[in-house]
Amino acid sequence: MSQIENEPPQVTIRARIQSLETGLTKAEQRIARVILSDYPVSAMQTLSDLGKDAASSPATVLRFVGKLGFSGYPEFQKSLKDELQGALDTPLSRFRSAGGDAAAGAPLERYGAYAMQLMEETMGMVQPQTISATVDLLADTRRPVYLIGGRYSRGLATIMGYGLSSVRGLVREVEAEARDMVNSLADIGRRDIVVVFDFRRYQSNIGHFAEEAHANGARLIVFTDRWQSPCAAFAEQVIALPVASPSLFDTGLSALLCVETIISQLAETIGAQSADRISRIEHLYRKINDLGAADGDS
Amino acid sequence: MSQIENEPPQVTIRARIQSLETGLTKAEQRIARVILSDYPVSAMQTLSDLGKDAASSPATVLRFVGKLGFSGYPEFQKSLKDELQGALDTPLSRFRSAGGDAAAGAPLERYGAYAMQLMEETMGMVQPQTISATVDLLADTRRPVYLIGGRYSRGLATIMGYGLSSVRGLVREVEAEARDMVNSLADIGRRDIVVVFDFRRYQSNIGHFAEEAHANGARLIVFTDRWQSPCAAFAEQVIALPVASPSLFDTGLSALLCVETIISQLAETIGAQSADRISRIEHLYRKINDLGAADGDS
DNA sequence: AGTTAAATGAAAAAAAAGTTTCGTGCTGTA
DNA sequence: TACAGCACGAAACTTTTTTTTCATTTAACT
Repeated sequence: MSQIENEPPQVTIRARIQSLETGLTKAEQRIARVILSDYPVSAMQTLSDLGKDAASSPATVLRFVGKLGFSGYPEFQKSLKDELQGALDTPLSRFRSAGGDAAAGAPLERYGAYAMQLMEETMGMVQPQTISATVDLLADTRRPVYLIGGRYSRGLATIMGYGLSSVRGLVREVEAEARDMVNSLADIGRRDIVVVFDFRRYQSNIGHFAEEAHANGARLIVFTDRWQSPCAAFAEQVIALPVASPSLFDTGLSALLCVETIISQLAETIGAQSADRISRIEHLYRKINDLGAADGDS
Repeated sequence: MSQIENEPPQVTIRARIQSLETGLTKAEQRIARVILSDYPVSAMQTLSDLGKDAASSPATVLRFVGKLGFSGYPEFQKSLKDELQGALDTPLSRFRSAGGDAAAGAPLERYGAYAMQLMEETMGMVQPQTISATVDLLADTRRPVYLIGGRYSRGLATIMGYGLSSVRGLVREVEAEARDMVNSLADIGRRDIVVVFDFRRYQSNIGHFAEEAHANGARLIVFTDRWQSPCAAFAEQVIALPVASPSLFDTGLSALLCVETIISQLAETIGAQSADRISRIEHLYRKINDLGAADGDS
C-alpha cells in the first residue's frame, strides 16, 4: 500500500544503523547488535529467524526496519544486496573468485590482487606483540640504531632508516661492505639497537655482522622471511614475513608494510616530540636542498 | 521430507557450477551464466526472479539447483550465505565496514587493511598501457638505465635497481648528490633510459637532473605521487601513485607494487634470456660473497 | 502509587515464495 | 514421417514469509 518516499541515501545501512544508536528501544538495540555482528549476512535471514536471533519477534524487527526508512522487509534486504554487490566488486574479490591463479587481466591487477592476499597473510603471520615490542625498543631515543640489509633488502633498510630518522635521532645505515661493517661494529655495544634485513638467499656477511653485534651486547631486530635467516638465532625480535610472489622474484611488500607500520606506531608513541622533529627536519631539508641545488647547477 | 544426504564440499558453489559445464542443458547454462555473472548476489534473489533473469522458469532453476546437489532452493541459499560469511571475514572487509577510520585492532591489522585499499586505488590509478610501455622501454637491453631517487625514494630506486640488474645489464643507481649527478649526466644521451623517483616534497636537485637528462635526449620514466613532481613534465612515462597513509608519513607501498609488477613483467618479456642471467648471477654472488665474508672476518 | 503512553510479542491474515505436476514442443532416431 | 525421450515452462498446490492486528507487558511521568 505505502509508497516508497525516501530514496536510500549514499551511506551504508550499517552506518545508518549505527547512527540510530539513540532512539532505539531495548529490543531494537538487540536487533541492531545481531545485524551488525555478522553484517550483512546476518540480515539476510527471514524476518522470524532474525527475530529469534535477537530474542525478539518478527513484528519488532519489522518496526526496526521501518525506523531505518524502509517500507518493508524485502525492500530492506534488496538494499542490503545492492550494497553487498558494490562491496564485492573489487579486484581482490575477483581475484579470489577466479581461483587466484587465473592469468586474467592486466599485470598490475594480477600482481596487485596477489599483493592484497599477501598483506592478509602478513597480518596473520606477524604477532601484534612483536610489532609493539619492536616499537617500544625503538622508542627509546637514547639508544643509537644501526640498520643493515643484504643486496635486495638494502633498499628496505634505507627506507626504514629514513623513516626512523624522521622520528628520532641516532640512526645510521651500515653498508653491507667490509670496511663500513667493521667500523660500525667497533662502536656497537650494549646500548645499541641493530636492525637487520636478511632474506633468502641469506648473505653470510650479514649473518656474521649480526652475530658480532649480538656478542657485543646489542639488541637485535631481524626482518626475514618465512624460513628465517641464521641471524634470527641472535635476535630479540624476529619479524618473519611471507615473500613469495607470482613472479620469479620474492616480494618486499610484506616487509615494507611492517616497516611502515612500525614507523607509524613509533611516531605515535614518541608523540609530540616527533611531530616537532619532523617539522624541524622539513625546514632544514628545504634550506640545505636549496644550497645543494645551487651547487649542482653551478 | 527428504533428508540431506550430501554434506557441502569444501569447494565454493561457484566452482561447483563451473565444473558442471558439461551436462548442462541450454536453459541451465543461461542460469549458470546469470549466477556467475554477479556471484553470489545474483543467486540471492527469489527463485522466480532468478528464473526471469535467465529467461527461464522457476521450475528449471530448481532442477538446476538439484543438479548442484541441493535438496531445495532454501538450502542452496543457505550454503551461499555461509560461503559469503567466510569470504567477508577478512581484515579488509572488516576495515571497510568499520568505516575505514576506526582505530580498532592491532596497528598492523589497521595499516594492513589500509594498505589493501591502497593497492586497489593504485590499480585504478595506473593505466595498464603505462606499465606495458614502461616494460617495453626497459626490455630494450641495449639501452643503459640510470635510476635516481630523493631522500625517501632512494630506497625504492635501490630496490628497482636490484630487480633490473637481476634481469638485464647496464643498470646504474645515481646518488642524489652533486658530484655523482654531474658525472652521470655527462654520460647520459639519446640511448639512455632514466628512471626517477620523486615524491612530495619534491627535491629541486632531482628535478634539475631530470630536466638535464631530458635535454640530452634520454627517455624518462618518472614515479611520483598524485600531485606529480615537476619532473613529470619531461617524462615519457609518468607513474602517478596514491601515497596517503593512515600515519604522518606517506607510503611507498603503491610504488613498490608498481616496481615489482614491472620487474616481473620485464622478466617474462625478456624471457629465457633473463632466466639464464638470474642463475648466472646467483652463482657469481655466491662465489663473491664467500670471498667478501672471508674478507670481512679476517 | 497510579495513570498514561509506549513497546512488545502472539496470533491471524495476507502475500509471496518454493515445490510439484503435467502438457507442450523440441531433438534426434528408426 | 512417426516415435521416443527429454527439456521446458505454465499453472496448481503447498509451504513459508511478511504484514497487520490486538492484547499484554513494560517503562515513564505526575
